[in-house]
Amino acid sequence: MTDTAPRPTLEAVAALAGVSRATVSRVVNGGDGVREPLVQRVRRAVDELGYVPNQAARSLVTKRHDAVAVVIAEPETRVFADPFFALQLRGISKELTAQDSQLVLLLTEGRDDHARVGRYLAGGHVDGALVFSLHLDDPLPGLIQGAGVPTVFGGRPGWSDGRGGVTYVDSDNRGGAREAVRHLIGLGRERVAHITGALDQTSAVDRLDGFRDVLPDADPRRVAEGDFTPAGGERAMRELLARCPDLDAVFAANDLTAAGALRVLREQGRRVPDDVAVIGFDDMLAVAEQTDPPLTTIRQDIEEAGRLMARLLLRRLNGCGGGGGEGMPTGVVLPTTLVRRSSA
Amino acid sequence: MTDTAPRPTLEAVAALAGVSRATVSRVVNGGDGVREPLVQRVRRAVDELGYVPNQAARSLVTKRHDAVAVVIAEPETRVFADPFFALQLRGISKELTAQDSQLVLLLTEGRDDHARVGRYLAGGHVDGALVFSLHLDDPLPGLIQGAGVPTVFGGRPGWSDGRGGVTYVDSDNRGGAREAVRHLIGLGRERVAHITGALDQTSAVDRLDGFRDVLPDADPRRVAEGDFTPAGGERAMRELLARCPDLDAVFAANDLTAAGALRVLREQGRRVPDDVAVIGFDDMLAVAEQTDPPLTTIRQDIEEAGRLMARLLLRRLNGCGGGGGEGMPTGVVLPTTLVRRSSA
DNA sequence: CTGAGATCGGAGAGCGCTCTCACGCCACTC
DNA sequence: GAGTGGCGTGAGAGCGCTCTCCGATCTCAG
Repeated sequence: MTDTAPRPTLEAVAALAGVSRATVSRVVNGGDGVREPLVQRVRRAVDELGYVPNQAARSLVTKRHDAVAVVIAEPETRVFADPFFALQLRGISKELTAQDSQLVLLLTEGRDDHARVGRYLAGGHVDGALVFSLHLDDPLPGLIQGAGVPTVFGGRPGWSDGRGGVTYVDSDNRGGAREAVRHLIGLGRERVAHITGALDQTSAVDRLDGFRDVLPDADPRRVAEGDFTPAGGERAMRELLARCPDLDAVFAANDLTAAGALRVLREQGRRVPDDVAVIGFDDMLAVAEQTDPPLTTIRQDIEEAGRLMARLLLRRLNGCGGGGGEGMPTGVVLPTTLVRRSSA
Repeated sequence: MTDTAPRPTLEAVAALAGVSRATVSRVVNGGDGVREPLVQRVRRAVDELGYVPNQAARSLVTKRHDAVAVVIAEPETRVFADPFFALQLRGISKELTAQDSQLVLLLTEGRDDHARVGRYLAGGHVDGALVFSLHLDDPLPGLIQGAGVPTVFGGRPGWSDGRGGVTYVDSDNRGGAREAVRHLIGLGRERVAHITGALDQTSAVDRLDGFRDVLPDADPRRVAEGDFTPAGGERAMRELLARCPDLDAVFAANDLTAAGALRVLREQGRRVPDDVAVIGFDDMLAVAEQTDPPLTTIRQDIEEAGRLMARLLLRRLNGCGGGGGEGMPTGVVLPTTLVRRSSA
């Protein structure tokens, strides 16, 4: 098979069907305003030739690309430890597919890549962008906003508080955290500790805030800083145990952290949940179901969040031209649910 | 900000720099054959205007897209349980980025999507494809081969045995399995059992073959079929324990399976590794490090595999036109390594 | 100082498509 | 039976870029 088999063009289809290019174009793009018999003839010609429109030529004139960039900043952190992004990607993919858009994946790693991504987005290769940027001080969101590309963020960007105009989809980290802590209190626990996530991420900050919402007067020594990893969880748990040997419950910022904490508790002879109740966050199945005991945790519907992000973006692209504001929600917060297993 | 800010074109840059379009084009594409002072002037104009080439226009004439599709079939299965694809994507992304190619992600879910993907690939929107298709009976690989798009497969496609011409990158599943079993034997174990993966996937078949390479005469009752999930691992482990209560070692087809097996063993009062040694496969960190005891397992360098896939594809795209054959490896098998923790 | 050879820069023709216009043809009205 | 809409169709002009000529310029030997 020579790879020089030239793809059929509109012209070729038109010739075969005995009509003009314009008519073929009309049929290919929906067929409005073309009489039925002609539509049939064109369709047949398209099939016969195996014609597929050349997207490049089309974009050149329409200035639409039917493609959306998904930018994931600093994959090293969380992406690869949990199915978080995979699930979200799946949701995004489903929604984009349903609307005939392509998904261009941009993984960035460090500062150099930011410029590259900024340039790419500014270059108008895609119609819009879905951006995951976990860190508060990440310059990427700013860059992207500057590029003038319609964007929806996954997770609340760190600087979104004051200003409006930023569209994002986030889980109800704060509400979920409140629910977790209240659950522990409902179990009769009186000395609840918290292991935070990496506090340069809004999700960690929000979860800490949720903890404080419920326990505003908690001894500050009952809060230890973690980093969303099992190792961080272990370290923080040791600290907590040293500082407050009498604690009877731990709310960990995520399941990985909880797994680390669980190990330290066992090692130090504390029974879970009898002596110390433990609750996680995320409902990362591969972890939460495997720990001993299985982890009670807060679940977020990640796939739905992804789907929603895509839907929001596409609505903006198709619907209102660029007016923005009007009718575009600024932030959408998805509910979380408590999943009871055995650890609390 | 109105979204109608027209992007600068080559023409505009040329005008500002006081040269012709052709010269700007040359500078933008490497600058060969243009005198230094002019190059400088053009560069300055490009910067000043923030010019970015219009990829659509470029593709239209060059017939290159600088984009590669990554097709992941049936994500529900494994993708979301482990960081397997995430890591591979990262490797792919790194390599593509380095060569200025974009990554177009195609997630498929069920048969309908196959047609869509086939059409997309045949449509010549991308220069090549990297395809992950786990299942032996998946029609997708055939479809894609038929589309005439240069393709590299991730994992050995089920039907690649006889025919040549299929390029793929795979881990040494069979060799890794042999190493795992030999390790158990080296520990003095004499009744080694195996829990397979989902046998409609080549990786599972290869691992089983590796087991049999070392233990060709093993009692067939010491092999139980799993499905790469913890639940499958539990079920298979119970079966094995019922059939062969005297087994002293288990080689599980992956870490998730091993985790399930571990749970059943503990539940039935077998000590690991004293009574029964357990070894997994994949070195899925979130699992292998968290189990009790931590899992001894076989590691594969997934990220490197991804990078290699991309490199192979790009080499084919850039290098030899379409001759294929010549110098193109058909299958590349990456080595695995044994990671010793406590379970064996 | 001239001419040959080498090199650099510019004009222009498309790539395959969409979309605006203008025209032709029909049904229908008076 | 001629006039008048209105719908369907085709012609043609680009979208922004690359790349092939070909003419202009520069260099250097004779």
